[in-house]
Amino acid sequence: MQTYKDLEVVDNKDGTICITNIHGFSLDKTLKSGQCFRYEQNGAICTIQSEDMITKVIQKEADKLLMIATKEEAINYWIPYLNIEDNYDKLISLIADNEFLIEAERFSRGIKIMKQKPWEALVCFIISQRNNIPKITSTVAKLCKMCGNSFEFMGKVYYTFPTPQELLEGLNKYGEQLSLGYRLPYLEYVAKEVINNRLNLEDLRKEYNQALTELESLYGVGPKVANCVALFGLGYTSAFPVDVWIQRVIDEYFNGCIDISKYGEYAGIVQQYMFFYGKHLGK
DNA sequence: GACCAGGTGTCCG
DNA sequence: CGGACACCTGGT
Repeated sequence: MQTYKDLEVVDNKDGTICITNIHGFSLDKTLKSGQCFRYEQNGAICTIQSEDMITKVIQKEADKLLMIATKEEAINYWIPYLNIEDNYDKLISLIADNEFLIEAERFSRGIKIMKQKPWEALVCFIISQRNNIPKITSTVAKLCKMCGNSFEFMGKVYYTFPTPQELLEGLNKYGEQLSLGYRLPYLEYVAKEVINNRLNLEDLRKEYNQALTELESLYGVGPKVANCVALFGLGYTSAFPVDVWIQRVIDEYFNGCIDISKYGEYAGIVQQYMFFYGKHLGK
């Protein structure tokens, strides 16, 4: 995977950071592509949270972002988180023989696969099963409010994402009130696995197939969620989560089966484009 | 009230 | 190993 290396980050000395020389990144599309659940958009202003971090970002122009953060936070946290520098140009030649993917790429261009924290991705995608995006978003927000810690940012109260310990305590304390349904015991299980040191998500960064096997061995984690955690939380861009939308696209435009091996480390990006475009067509 | 939404565990052949 | 089925919850 290539990256753009000419990003410029300037401290405006007023609490904001200006990021220029951005290539092929759309903040709006990236956030709306269904890979993350802790953001809100108010006009052009996007408030984004991850762990105990928060920022507000505006895309001023195609190649320019304005961000509320320190320069250190922008460089070491938010730019990698949004994965602004990844370059998917090489993908174009890999999909050149497929009309649907050409269209999907045209429509989705600007989406980057974000680099979320694996713990947060695991919890969010366990919650995602058989839920739609608004429901996932509200459930995750509720989980943070009930189990995380409150803090103030620009005159408003926000909540951190719960650590495994905090999550477990919150689940025991609030139980059904979190409206997690049958996913509650799944979350309880993974929280305990991390707390007991039987599961170390950072150790799963070594090898994709091993990571997948480990993740799928968790109670409540099947192939879909495991692939989402691998793709969005562990940086395995060859992961290919198949959900109902992707399956619909495969059935309708690929005669029911797709060979993803030729996409290699771009398979995850192909998947994201198929999802984003497929949902657009489905509506 | 039925049906569905970014699945998974369990049971059965 | 593949297919059927139940499952919490909130919205239409």
